[in-house]
Amino acid sequence: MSADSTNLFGALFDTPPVRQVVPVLVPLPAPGPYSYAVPEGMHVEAGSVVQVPLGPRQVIGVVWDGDNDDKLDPKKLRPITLAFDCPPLSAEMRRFIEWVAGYTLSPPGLVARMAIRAPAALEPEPMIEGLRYVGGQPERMTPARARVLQQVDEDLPWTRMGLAHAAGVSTSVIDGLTQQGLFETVFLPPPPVVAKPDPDYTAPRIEGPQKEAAREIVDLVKQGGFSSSLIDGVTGSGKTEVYFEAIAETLRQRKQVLILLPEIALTSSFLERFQDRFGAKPGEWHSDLSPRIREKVWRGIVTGEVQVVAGARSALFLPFENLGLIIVDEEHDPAYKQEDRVFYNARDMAVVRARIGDFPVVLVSATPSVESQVNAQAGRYHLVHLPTRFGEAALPDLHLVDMRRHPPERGGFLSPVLLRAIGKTIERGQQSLLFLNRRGYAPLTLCRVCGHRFQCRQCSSWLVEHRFRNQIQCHQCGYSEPTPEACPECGTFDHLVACGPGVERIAEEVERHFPDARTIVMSSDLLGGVKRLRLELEAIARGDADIVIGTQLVAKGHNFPLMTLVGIVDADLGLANGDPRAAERTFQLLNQVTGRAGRTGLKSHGLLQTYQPQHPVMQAIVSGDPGAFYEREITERERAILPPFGRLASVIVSAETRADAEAHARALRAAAPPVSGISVLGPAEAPLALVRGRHRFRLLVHGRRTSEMQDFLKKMVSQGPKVRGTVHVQIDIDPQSFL
DNA sequence: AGCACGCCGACT
DNA sequence: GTCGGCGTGCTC
Repeated sequence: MSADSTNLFGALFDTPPVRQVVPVLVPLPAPGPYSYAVPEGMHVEAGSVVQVPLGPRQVIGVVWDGDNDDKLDPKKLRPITLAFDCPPLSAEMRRFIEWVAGYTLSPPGLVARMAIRAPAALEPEPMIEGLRYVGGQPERMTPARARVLQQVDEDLPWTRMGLAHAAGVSTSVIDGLTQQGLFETVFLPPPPVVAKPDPDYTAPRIEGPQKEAAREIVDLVKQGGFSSSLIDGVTGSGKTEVYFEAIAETLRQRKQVLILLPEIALTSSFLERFQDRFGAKPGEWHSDLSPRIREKVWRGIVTGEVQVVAGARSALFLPFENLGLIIVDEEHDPAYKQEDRVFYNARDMAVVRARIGDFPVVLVSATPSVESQVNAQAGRYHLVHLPTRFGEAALPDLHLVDMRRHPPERGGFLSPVLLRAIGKTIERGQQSLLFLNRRGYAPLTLCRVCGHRFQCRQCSSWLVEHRFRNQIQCHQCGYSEPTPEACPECGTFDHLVACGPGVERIAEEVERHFPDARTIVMSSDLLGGVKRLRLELEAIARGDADIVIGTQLVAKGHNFPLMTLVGIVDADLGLANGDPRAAERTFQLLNQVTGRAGRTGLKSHGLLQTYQPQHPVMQAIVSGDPGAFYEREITERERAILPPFGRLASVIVSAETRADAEAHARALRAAAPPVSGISVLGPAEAPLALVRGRHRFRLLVHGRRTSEMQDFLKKMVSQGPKVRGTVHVQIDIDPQSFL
């Protein structure tokens, strides 16, 4: 029954009107919605976005479905302050929020909050004032007035400023003409944030195997309804062009499209690529959008005016008016995982959203995650394989360098094989990239006399020497101090010894061997920040360097046309760091780095220095076949995350000490839960939490049956053992339970 | 999540 | 004697 009929009823029979009571999800970690009274004359329905009093403040909430808590006296309920003039969240959106809350064991109010994150956008944007020429001539013609009249016609309205600018006059000329009745004021809808993309702006740029792939995906879009696909194709195989065709088809159906990207991939180059194909940029959604733009984009999405959104993971919770397709590009990227407040993996939740909304979802990667690979193999995801690079781009020839057979000289880290290859590349006038995912000079510094190791006083990890800036730094929490000349333990001078390589040390070695080569070190802590970084990248692309030595950041984006040699200094690095995904991550990272070479057709090579040439990851990389990695013998730890064998949940315990985390783990084991294993990972494995100055230890919980696991974890969160700190739960499994 | 209330250390 | 640390509890 609507509010109006209730009131009418009350008026007719002269009884006090029944106060309507509705449940409202408020942004609190409460288990369910709170009840509020609806003031007379206000209309709300399930999904309405409202402002309600909560304690001393006003918050934004969403009117929810279901019954109210009837233990509360309706007379004592506080009234809704305001119903925003924006479309209510759809039933689908509400179902999605409920599902995510249940699955991630998060309070629904906090999940709902992610959907209405642009509070100022909740009121419609004000119309802008325009001037329309109604005809006639001014009392006295002047040159300035003539210029204005030359610009206008009777159909198209102008803004006051815009017209003044176009006519080259000041606004007072316009005001004068308006006063004489030559213009009338009209109200114009605010201009859209982005232009409408046109599916037929340019022809599809697909050829060869891409055509078949695009047809498969487009057919799924045409067919309508839910489907989930995985496009698996090497770097440069044209994955983007293929999914652009699915986007074009969805646009023709007048439905909205969401392209999820890891934040780092949301670059202008992606947006331009999109614009080249569709004639307009997509709407953007990421964390450092200005509030003004954020508002406009949000409103455009809610009204359906913005048809394509390219966004980071948070874009998944935007209340689209008519969403018809989700693309998850770089689906393996760990940035899709939010480990804060609501713990979720946007890639998995995208599949859920598509299932609930009954439309297709397409995951895309050159190095699919283990889960997606398994889902594709099991037939749950439709697999689209793009095996080769197309056009002039050729994949580099990859070889392993067995470091036991080709050891580097004493004190060095580059094998003779790699050094020779660098030399030849320089002779050809081409560039080499040496990749080592380690900043600084050396990962560990110790005193040769007393064995003292430099340790961070805040978080117990080793301090890393940075010779270029003469500092020792903690790479976990950012702590730094000047490099001491004497050992702080025994006072001996000049006896500090560096252990292991960092990029700075490799640079030193390279300069020793190639004193005349132009060498650049690229690392995220480079002095000069983003600006200098961009300049250096451009310089490299121009050919102003012979050897580039870089950490992870050289793996992303950017094309270097002259780069024909990639040397991986330590391919084994990262294979044994305690993370159950170590092998997978290494495979993905090294694939990305070697993919940097050969992008413009020059014959190129990759050399991977390794002590474990027989390792499945190494074999998979050189054979260029991810299958070699995925189909290998699976380790016990990995088995737990593979859907057919079991499930994994990672439980984050924030505790000051390892002892607290271990106490928690003990209590969990004692509770005889439906889990097969619990292990404690130290703060080094949870660097994100450490940055915020708090030691967070992570418990990995392995188990099998989802519902039982869910119940167990739910219980653990609500009445778990008492330890210092908070317990968060992240179910880190694939979302197959609803497929 | 915010925000208030409330109980123990270093200062005007 | 106060200011202020953050531990605990509450919000329809």
